[in-house]
Amino acid sequence: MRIAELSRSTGVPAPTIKYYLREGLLPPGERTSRNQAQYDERHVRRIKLVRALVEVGGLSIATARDVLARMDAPEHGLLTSLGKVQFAMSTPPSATVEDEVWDEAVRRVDELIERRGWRSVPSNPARRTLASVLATLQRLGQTDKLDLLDSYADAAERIVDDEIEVLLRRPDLDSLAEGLVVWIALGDVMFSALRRIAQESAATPRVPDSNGQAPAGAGADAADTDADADGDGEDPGPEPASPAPES
Amino acid sequence: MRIAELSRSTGVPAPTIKYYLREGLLPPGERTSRNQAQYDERHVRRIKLVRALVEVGGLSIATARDVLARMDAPEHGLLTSLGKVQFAMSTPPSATVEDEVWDEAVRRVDELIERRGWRSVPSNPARRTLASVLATLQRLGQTDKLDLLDSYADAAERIVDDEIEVLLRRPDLDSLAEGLVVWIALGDVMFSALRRIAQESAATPRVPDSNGQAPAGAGADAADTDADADGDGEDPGPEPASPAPES
DNA sequence: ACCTTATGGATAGCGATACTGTCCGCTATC
DNA sequence: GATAGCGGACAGTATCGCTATCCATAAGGT
Repeated sequence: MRIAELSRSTGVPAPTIKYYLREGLLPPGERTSRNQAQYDERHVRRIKLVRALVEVGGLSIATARDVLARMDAPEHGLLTSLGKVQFAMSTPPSATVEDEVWDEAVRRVDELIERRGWRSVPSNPARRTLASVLATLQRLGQTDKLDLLDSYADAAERIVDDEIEVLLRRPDLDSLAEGLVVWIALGDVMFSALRRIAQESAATPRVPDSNGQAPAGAGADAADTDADADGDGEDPGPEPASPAPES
Repeated sequence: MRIAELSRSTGVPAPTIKYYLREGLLPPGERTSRNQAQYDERHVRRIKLVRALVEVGGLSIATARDVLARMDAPEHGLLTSLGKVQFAMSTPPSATVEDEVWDEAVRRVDELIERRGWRSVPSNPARRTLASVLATLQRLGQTDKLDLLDSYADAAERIVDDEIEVLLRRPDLDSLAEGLVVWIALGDVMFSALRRIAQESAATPRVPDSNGQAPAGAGADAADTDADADGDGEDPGPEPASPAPES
């Protein structure tokens, strides 16, 4: 298999595949001569994985490279690699103002982790991320939202239990590593989408199905989201998609 | 208040504030003469909000502009605006291969929504996002992960109930709109961080605290994540655990 | 054997994003 | 009246994720 077929069977343009090779996201093919190489099914699979991480999971090329490098290293135990992959995946807040609010946020995170008996090393970037969210909420005066921390933590705990269970159903360890990567990356997106739908549902007033039309808690239409990216964005949608029931 | 003080009290460089003004993220100040304008506390607040959405929430400038425009329009009811904001916030997958796998994913999403009795309009971009995640899982052969859908949906439902409850505790409606925006944007980040910490905890083997050192389910350290972005990423981190906090 | 097409590798360019820097005429303030 | 700062316009910069071009070489049909 050469690059053209690789492109055909993945739908990814050949120049992009070359780019992935350059960037180390894709191992080089087996060279059969000075300027010829053989690729196989593993390359096809890898390209699909890269696209999933980048397009669906929203990872940057550099992050995807790191994550895949970690995945490829088989040295460490099954669950240990979760940490490695996670660390490579997270993009911690670049710079944080180290003031009093920040310190309190960090303290709050530490307390939460201890309160729940979670085993977590202090260097886990997610802890910094969480602290920066808490600090931001504090600085915006949205302190009431902090009450939700434990509610979220409950949900996270429950979800993770199920995740681990499903993950361990895998017999072979290679596919476990890949499953892990896919899962960490896509799980966030999946949950966030579900949460949004659940939010819409909760915000939409109940109607005792006497009315055929949708209750429409959401007034804009899907096309609008893209369309506004170019224009001036001054006019927030004159579209009459599904006018508000209560306005 | 003029631009310099606006910059001082928010920590955002003056040229960036000018940029935000140009892009319509920030309403223009009240002009007192041909080239002089007055800003006030509302501008300070808005700039902080913009930074929260962009830096912590990860929104693009264009998306933040749309979201804020929606927030500013007070025409629609409290909960209706949730939909508007949500729609503006989501970046649906650009292009999707409309094949058999895709159709099945869409069907699965529809079924889920019906099964749970969720009230959701079909144009909600989160539905497309969710479908694309499911389709991707299918195409990668990670079909076992689809079992988690309901587990996630349960968690999402529970979380949203609590969110709504906290949101409605607000007496005034203006701060509700802002709270909504902050919350939709930061909630994802916050939950994802919590999930990562919970994952680390679940993956870290229990030790009956006979040992002083951390069990370390995660082998890399925080600094490594940035550092690897430039180099080859072959060597997963020989650095010691807690590097000096940069100034 | 010949000739068209494709390949791998290197390097340069492109379009979008989020700023950043510079300039300029004007204004506020000392 | 000097001078520092202002608002506004516009050009420039850095990064990201490709995309395009070029080249010597190799594959494959005739």
